[in-house]
Amino acid sequence: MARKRVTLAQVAAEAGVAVSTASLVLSGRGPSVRISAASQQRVFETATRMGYRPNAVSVGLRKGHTSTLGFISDSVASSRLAGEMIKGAIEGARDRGFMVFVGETSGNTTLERQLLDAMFDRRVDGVILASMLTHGRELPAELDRTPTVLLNIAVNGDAAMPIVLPAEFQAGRDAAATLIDAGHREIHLIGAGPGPDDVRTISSAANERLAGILSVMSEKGLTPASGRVITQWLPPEGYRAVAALLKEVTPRALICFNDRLAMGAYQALQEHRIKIPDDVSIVSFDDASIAAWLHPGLTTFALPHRTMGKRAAELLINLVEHDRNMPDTAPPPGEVHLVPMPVRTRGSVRRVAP
Amino acid sequence: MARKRVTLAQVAAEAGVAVSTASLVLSGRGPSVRISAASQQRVFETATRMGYRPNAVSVGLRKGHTSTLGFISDSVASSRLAGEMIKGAIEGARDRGFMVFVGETSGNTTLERQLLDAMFDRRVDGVILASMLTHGRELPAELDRTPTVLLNIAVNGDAAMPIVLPAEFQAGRDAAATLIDAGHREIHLIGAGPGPDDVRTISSAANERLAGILSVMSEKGLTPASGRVITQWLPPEGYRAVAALLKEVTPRALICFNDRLAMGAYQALQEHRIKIPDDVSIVSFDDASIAAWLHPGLTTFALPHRTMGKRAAELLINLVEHDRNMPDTAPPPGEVHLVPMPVRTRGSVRRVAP
DNA sequence: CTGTTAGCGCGTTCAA
DNA sequence: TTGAACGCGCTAACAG
Repeated sequence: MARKRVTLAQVAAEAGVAVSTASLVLSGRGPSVRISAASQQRVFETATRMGYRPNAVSVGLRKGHTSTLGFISDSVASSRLAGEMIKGAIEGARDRGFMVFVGETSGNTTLERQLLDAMFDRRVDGVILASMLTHGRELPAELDRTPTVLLNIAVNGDAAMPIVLPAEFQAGRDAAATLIDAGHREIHLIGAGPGPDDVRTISSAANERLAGILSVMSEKGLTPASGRVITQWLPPEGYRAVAALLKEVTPRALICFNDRLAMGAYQALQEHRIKIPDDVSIVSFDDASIAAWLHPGLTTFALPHRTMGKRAAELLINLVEHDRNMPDTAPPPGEVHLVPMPVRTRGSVRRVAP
Repeated sequence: MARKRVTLAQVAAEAGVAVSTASLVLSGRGPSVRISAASQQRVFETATRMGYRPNAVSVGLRKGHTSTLGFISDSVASSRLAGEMIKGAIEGARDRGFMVFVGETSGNTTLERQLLDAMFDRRVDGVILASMLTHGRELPAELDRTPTVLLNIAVNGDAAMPIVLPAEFQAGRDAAATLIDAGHREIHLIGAGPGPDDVRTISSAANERLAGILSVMSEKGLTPASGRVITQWLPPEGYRAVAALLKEVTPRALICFNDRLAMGAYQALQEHRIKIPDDVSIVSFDDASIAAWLHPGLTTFALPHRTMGKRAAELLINLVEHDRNMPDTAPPPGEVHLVPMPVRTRGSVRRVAP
């Protein structure tokens, strides 16, 4: 039960000083209030000898803040991603001395309210609201009065708080550029396209990836050789789309809109004895675990979930410390922070003569 | 900032009673101390009208417990699994009114100490220690004095605390039985075997799965047709092992020791134009995400991470409440709780004539 | 330079 | 039946 924690009063008594003196010394403000070196020494020594650690609950009550963050995600399925965001957030928080409460709503609004209540009851200093779906949503009203960061959530209209999102548009550009730089000019799209409005999904990822791809291509005077709109981005759909494509042409370059589609593409290609990357180059998005397991490894642009989580924690703590230091000043306005999607270069792209 | 929380004192003042009265009423002990119905009514009404919620920090300071748990995992890679355990734990905790601090050590012992300190500073009522590796380890000493549950950690020798593990042995039995019940008698093992000591991995999963498989087979008077010891359970290794096997025989039934090996097996089989499940049946373990994506879907025995996490939280809260209610009594002894690994029946097994 | 005092918000005696 | 007073452990005024 660990009831045996020593209190500041015990340390003070043992060191023969008043509690306030001990408090001053241990909070590092000893020198600035010019406490005698002897006292300081004595307090420090007995504190470490007795294994003193301040009771954070008491400090929280006294100071009104707890060095604690709340993390709420609606993660339904794709849990690996949520896990990475959480870990990133925890890591970022820990680097600045914060702990984090984690909660999950499964998309249930009632549950979300309850979680927020439970967190506010425990006086968290701020909240990270994370989603796996990225599309717009309404925000609970209490959050207006609390430091908040949105993680992987695109809101409709302006938000008053920082938002962290993956740089999908830029990743689309990078994906297309990778293929073009390798000499490819006929690029087939699996998942969306070929036109800018050929998208059938609520996720903004599809739109932005497509827009990025098209922007680079048009800069080079290119348009997609073909495109397949797919609603469910899963291996069987990728398989079917590529199998259908193969009845018309033998592609040399594919952009799959995510790794699961790419997995299906691999299957279709392998059945046709088409070699990756010798016969066809493939790039994709997400860096799901299969991307590394496929043969050859899939070159893909990674969703930087961990980095995003970490960034969110950092932004939130900045906010918290801002209005801890200057409670009157308005907090800095909410900006959108785009986290780059780094390429994972594996073996699925080969340079060709143009 | 949310500084606008109403306090018990404010509610009492507004209702025209003393704080202690309000406290009594709101903690549900009004009737038992026979507070006038009028007062009760008034307190309740103003409390809800003002949106009163008790300050959990203050309650924690006063009562010495915080309805808060700590969850520490060493999760290095396989983060999906860790994520599921965490979610299970959070869910189990929430069902009983607890929140949970999550921490991650990356296997770093110093970090583990720091996290435990940070959690104890915040006066968590108990700790779940989770690992992704399942093999034995030393435990930090403080945990002796704190309610603790071990999650997916096998300790050497007896532990004084509850331990939650997947029922690997039983899953091994179930896997073999699945194939045998479908009429198979020649079963090839990919990952370990054929002998009981043919295991080359630190994880106890391999040992127990193998032991389970062998126990069922020997009950039926069978032994494995072959076995391949593999250190790294990844698709390329599975591919190689099955490719090698195919040079010797054409197998009718395979047990892969995890889904990634099975994925490699699929690749090798497909290259040889061997149909699953018509020509060969496959069962596996883990229920990784690829198991559902493979063609045909892979029948596999799922690691019940979410359930395990939930169970751990429940056991921990039992412990916490035990010594909250009877602080003198010794806590119940630590037992090992085996959580069944449920089968996910997909399309990779076909019945054959014996 | 150091000690005394007063709460932070709440639960719990103990009197009235 | 209710209210006043105390203390959980700590920090921040204010004296001394």
